Amino acid sequence: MSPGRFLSAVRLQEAKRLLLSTSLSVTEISHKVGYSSVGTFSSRFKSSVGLSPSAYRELRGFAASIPVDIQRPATRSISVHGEVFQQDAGAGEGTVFVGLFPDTIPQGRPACCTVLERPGPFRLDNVPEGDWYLLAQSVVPGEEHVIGNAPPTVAAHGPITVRHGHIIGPLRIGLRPMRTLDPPVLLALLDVRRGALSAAAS
DNA sequence: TATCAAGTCCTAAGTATCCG
DNA sequence: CGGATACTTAGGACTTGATA
Repeated sequence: MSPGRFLSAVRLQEAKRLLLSTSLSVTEISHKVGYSSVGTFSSRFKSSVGLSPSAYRELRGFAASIPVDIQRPATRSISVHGEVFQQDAGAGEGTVFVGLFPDTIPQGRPACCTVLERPGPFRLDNVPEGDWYLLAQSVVPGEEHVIGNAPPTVAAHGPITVRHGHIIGPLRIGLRPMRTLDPPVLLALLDVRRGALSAAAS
């Protein structure tokens, strides 16, 4: 990814931290992370995280749902399947978010996504045609709320070229701890995992 | 009703990236 | 390397909602 996009992601990640750990106003935070226009900050934050800054703070970083990109027509016959596994012994055993994104950074609206209770097999159906990055994120159970202490484990694969009439896979992607130069995970994901698990249990 | 914080939309300008 | 294109950001105008 370009330096500019990486820097933008780091600034929004810092804004997320400040929103949850301080009582600074959105305007103050937008200035602290380097934006001189709160309008730009707000629009950039919402398009990347999925929630506006104030909503993110109000919900404590939890999103009730992840809107998928409905601009792209889904193709019923196309599926992407495979397995998410732990690459490192210390990698997360928690719930796993798996999504297809147009870029190497998990932000904005995924083309489609699913939630796994733990690393294991996955399947994404009705995948739109296009070139996608398969990205996965896992957080250690019980540490979802901890800001900064529990960096998520991540996995990436791609780009994957999806064309009509093809079933993509099996793909194996390994979870490993985030590195310093990995792009930060900007989507507000955590409540989606909890919601998906409670729905599966009921 | 006035004020303020926050959000949305738009345009312009600067910057990055792509490609021949 | 340079032009074309896409992206990013700034900033203004306006709207919305909360509160005094």
